[in-house]
Amino acid sequence: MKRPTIADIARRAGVSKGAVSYALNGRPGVSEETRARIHAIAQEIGWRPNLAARLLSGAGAGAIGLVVCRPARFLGVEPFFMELISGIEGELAARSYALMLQVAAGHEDEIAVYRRWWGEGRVDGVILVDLHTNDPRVPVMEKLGMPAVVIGHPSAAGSLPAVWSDEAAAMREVLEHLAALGHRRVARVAGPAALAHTAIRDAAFVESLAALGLEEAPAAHTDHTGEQGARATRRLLSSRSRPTAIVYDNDVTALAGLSVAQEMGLRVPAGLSVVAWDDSPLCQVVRPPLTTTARDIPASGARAAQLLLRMAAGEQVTGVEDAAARLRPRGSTAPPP
Amino acid sequence: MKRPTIADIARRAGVSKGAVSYALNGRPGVSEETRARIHAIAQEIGWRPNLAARLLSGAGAGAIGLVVCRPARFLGVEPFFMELISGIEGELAARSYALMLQVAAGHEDEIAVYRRWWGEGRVDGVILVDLHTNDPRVPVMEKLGMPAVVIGHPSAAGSLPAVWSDEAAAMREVLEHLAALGHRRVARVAGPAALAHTAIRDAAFVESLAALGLEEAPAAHTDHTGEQGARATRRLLSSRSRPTAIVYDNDVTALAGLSVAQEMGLRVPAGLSVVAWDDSPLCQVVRPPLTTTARDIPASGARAAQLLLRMAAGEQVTGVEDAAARLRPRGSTAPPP
DNA sequence: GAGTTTCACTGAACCGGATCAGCGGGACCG
DNA sequence: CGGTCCCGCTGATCCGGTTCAGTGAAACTC
Repeated sequence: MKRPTIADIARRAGVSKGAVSYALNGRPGVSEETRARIHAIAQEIGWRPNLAARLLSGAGAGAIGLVVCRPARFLGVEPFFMELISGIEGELAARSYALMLQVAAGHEDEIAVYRRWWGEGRVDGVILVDLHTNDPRVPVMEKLGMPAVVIGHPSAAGSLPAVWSDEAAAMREVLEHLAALGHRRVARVAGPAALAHTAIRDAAFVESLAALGLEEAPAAHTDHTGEQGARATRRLLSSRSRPTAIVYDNDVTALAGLSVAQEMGLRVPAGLSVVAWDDSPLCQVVRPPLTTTARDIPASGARAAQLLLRMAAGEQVTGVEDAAARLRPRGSTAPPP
Repeated sequence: MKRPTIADIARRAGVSKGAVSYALNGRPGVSEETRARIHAIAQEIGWRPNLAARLLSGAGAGAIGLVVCRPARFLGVEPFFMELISGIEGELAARSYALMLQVAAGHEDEIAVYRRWWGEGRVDGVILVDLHTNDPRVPVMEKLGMPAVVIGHPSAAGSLPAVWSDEAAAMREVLEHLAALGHRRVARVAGPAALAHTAIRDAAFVESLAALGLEEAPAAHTDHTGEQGARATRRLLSSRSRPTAIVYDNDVTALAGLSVAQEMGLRVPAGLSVVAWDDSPLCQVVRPPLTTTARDIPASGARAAQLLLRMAAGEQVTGVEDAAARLRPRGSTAPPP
């Protein structure tokens, strides 16, 4: 029942613990013959290195952490995280690294989790997501000297390496698409204003409107939930200067907006064009299928994990820019009425 | 930069390592005065117990594991996991336990992960989800002696404790609702036939149809994705004996089905009633909002985590039955045309 | 053939806590 | 006033790996 240790292997093989350690770690100092014998015995008795012992002797934790800081209720609908996680996992699994996941209620809790993980030696580093402008997590990571990679624009990442894509370019592409269709009055239903990427898209939206000669329009900020997406859409569509197209910041709000429009008797895309953000199967499942921007989220996750592992290994790393999201035109955009 | 150890505290306090250990763990053997002094020093220099050292001295890993075995692409849309995870987390966070997450490609990979985790002492136990009938994971857990809790019906859980809800009752309630509305021809778009809960719902579906005097109908099995949901729906709606209501096994297939129906010119609920399974924000966002069964998934996760922790502590535990899912009637069900 | 190098391996220290036997000293008892 | 008990603490050992200095023997060198 007790788990076998290298001492058991050493006894069986008639050698010392040290020799077993060398043999199993592929280091020089043992003959090929002995090495093979030790490997055979290890295999036979089902030996696995005890993580704690290895850790104690200075090895890394063999795990990285991800803290998700959103209300649970909303988490579920957001495909982003699961896609990100599956991308991260792909990179980790190959090296037998593990992923620690924790859901936190706010930035303070999140920081407390990092401190604990780091203090206990439970993780070798963490991936930060959903950065705010002036995010308090960044200086904490820098001060702790804890390896961390940011998924998001470098402008919010301080000295931490970032994995990002050009959101401004994607926004420009969306508006060019709408302008080409003939839209002049385009509205935007955005995510939380505090998020760094919301601010970036806000700016790009305003800038691109101007560049394309479209009417000025403010962004309506939401918490990314269907309810607020619906409410914002209702307000926009009831206003005097009703937009002919709305650009949403995620798929859930876009879906909610689509429903509201249809409920108000507006046909999509004939009466209103809708653009979602970050393609997900949801966008293809509804009628009409939603025009969205699409990018490879798992790839970003994989890249971030890769950087983090190199960083944890002591390497000096710099951020990388992923391909920008591309517009994926579907049935929800058409010329204005 | 180096993390402080109890030896550092001992030196500062002018006592031995042993005394510090006693003091910090609230065990007798030190005076209250010394204890307070040691605590103050620990606080001051930011000491945290090193996980590895504690582990090596026989303590638990302070973590539990969850392996998710579904294709990544689909994972994202399924709110189930994130809800489950947030429930588990709630229970863990209070005790400073951590959650290890891994995405696996199949049962063999999944079992390999369990073996590794257990062999390395990385987790104190695991939660199993998506049980198949005759699931290979169950005997492995039993043989390893690894604490494990199943989320699903006990009939598939072998000797492992299960957290389950009465799916048959929920199915009955759904069909009673449809029968009461006047439906006689009800179809079912199910999940993968290999899943234990699919089989249970299949049986309950057939049984309840008979009990209510509705027409016999087979279940169309899918892989839970929108595509297959759409295809199954299209086939059903094109058949000679077109059903007046369809019961889906999850929200994504229901959503896809809804779109297909609308595309084929069928009004929902006037021309076709649609029932989804496991309520999620998605169901409320679309038009019409979907009638679904709803249950408290985070609560199940929390309960499973609770059981697992007790089990890992050596307690003998038995499974618990959660409240059955309740029907939540919304706009997608109405009397048949 | 003596000296040097290389090889294969041993023994012990080490990581950071937990735990236990033991010890000095004060309090209490008879 | 001597004996016993308990409190508060020390010092050592243990957990299971890693690592390093050292060792004995064989191989090589001149």
